[in-house]
Amino acid sequence: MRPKSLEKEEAIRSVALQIIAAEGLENLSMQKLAKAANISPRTIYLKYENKEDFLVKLFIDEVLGAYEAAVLLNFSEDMEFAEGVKLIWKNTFQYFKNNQHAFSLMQYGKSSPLLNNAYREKNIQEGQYFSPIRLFLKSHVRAGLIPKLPNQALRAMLFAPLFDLVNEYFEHTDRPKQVITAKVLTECCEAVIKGMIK
Amino acid sequence: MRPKSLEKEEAIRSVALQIIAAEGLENLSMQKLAKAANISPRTIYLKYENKEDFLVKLFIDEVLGAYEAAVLLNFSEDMEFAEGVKLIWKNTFQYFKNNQHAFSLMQYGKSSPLLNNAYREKNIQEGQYFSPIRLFLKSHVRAGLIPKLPNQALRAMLFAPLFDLVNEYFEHTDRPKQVITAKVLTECCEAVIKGMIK
DNA sequence: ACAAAGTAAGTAAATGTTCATTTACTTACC
DNA sequence: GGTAAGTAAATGAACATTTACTTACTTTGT
Repeated sequence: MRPKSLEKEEAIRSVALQIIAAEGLENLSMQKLAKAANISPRTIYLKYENKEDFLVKLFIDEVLGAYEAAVLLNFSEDMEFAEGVKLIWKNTFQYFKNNQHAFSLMQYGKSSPLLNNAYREKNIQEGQYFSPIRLFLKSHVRAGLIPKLPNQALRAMLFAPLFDLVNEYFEHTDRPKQVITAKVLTECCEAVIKGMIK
Repeated sequence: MRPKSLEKEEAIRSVALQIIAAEGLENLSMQKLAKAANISPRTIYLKYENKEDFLVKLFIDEVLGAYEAAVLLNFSEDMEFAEGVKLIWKNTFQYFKNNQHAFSLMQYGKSSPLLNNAYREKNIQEGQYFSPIRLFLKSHVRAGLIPKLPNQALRAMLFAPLFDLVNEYFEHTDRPKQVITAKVLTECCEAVIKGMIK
């Protein structure tokens, strides 16, 4: 029996992320993807049911899953508050810096209804998606260190600015001067922490 | 000479925003739009050069422009810091609460290369896009009230969480209980302000 | 009467997806 | 150790449909 080529699977996914980053999700077609990945269109359908199935799996596995793994590196839910937040900032920035294409599709997760639903379903089904962070926040709320707010509100406060900063970082990669420096990131992270602590 | 019908123009734009919000930008086609707006496809092309031209104008006029006008209502660049930030939060939330469809396309502005470029170009060309807010921030940096950070970083810190909260608000409109209440918004806004002030 | 606004029906090209077939590898026998 | 059968992987050409956009005509308001 002829074995499955992992390269092809890999190529499909990475080329798809490239196209999405360069031309947008709305300009990714299955035929264009196949041509760019040097495979037959049919091959994609051996691995995925249809375009929707492909996009959702790409988003969940390659973007959400990989990001979750990266962001939780060395993280523990019983870390000190400032320490934990700083680590998440550091991990997030480092990960996306090295995976710009994943970041592009991540952004689409907030726009596209398809991906948005996929995210919500994963969140509901698995229940424990990003659960270490949720528990981390919960325990610091209980301890009275940070205000009692809905989990999503806490996450918005702590991490939404970071995503905008990463976005801004990428907008400056092809310009003379990078404005999102390590110092800026540190200062921003500290401001966010200061704002949260009661 | 027969005058252009403003209703049709209006219908095209509002129906487009609806489709984008419901099915995503990647699922908006000119034919679908024409059918949904009860006009001939050709009519769209009487008003816009092509699809790209249409999308960019929709984004710039209907989303960015309208949002700018709404957010700057009663705003003045020489407001007190906390007062100014709170007003922007209030205006932003109010506007999007009443214009959910515009919010959807706004989110695409951060993903889609097409819209992203359009935004950047408008920002560069007009130079003074959202300029009252820029001047407002600049003056408070000068006064030493908030740290000297790049404009985009300041904006990320102050407003990125707000957009996530609006998004979260919409995710709860069809659920039993709204978690993003006025109280939550106020608390978040105050935390953001506290974090920024040196 | 005129000229622009608007339309229905069309175009070629591109879309998502499938068919019938070929390729490349494993395995079992001589 | 060579080889041929067996099998899943992979393919290129095709499918019906949809795409962005036009053509040729009708309607409308002055």
